[in-house]
Amino acid sequence: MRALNHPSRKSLTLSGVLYALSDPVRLSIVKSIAAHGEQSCGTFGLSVAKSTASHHFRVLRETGVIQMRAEGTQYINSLRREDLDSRFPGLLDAVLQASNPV
Amino acid sequence: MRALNHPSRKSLTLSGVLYALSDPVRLSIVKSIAAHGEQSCGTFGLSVAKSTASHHFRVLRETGVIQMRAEGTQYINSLRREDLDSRFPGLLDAVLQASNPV
DNA sequence: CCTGTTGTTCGATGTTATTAGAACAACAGG
DNA sequence: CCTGTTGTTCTAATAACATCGAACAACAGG
Repeated sequence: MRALNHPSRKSLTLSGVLYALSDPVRLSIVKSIAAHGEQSCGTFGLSVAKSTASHHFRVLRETGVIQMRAEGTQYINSLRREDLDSRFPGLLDAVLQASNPV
Repeated sequence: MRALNHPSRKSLTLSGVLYALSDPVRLSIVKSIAAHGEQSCGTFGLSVAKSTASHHFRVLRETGVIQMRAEGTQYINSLRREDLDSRFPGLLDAVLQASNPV
């Protein structure tokens, strides 16, 4: 439970990010963080099992969309805005603007 | 070979478009059209079988990313720029800018 | 310690994607 | 007509994904 692999900014791929964002559950996670700021995994009200949610958080983390840090018994999730904007300027904003409000 | 289903502008979905663009083969098709204008299917130099290429063109068409029209024995592919820009402003440009040059 | 909270990992399952070969369809040009 | 070009459709095999339940791990607080 300790090893959180975050890819470096350089190793982010466009295909990977697009793939991560193409899932509705993951997109809703990203939208929620963008709207409400960083949150722990349990606060998203996802209608999937814990293990499924964990899988989606992992995909978002391993593709470089989000960052997770441990805090007590929970994990705080935040967007990697600077990294995403640096590698793919305008992409995150376009996706957030295109998606319906949370 | 005659029925080409193109979704209406309204029925384009963000998840669908992101999914379509998340595949490297399909992304290369989109990049090529964006760079060189409309092209027939055979001009992309794709390193996949004909049937595989046809599959990818279909995904791009059915998610609303490209438009295909018959012309003689071949199909001419073009981007649905206006529709994409209307529904997801800035998204296509961000994707094209983020990807490496063709 | 013991218990509850939080989230991960493992194993399994069902669905969807990707890929390719073979056969087919539409058309153009001798 | 016959042939070659272009691309689709069908069928099938492999790979990848999403999903869940159960078990586990880390931690906080009695």
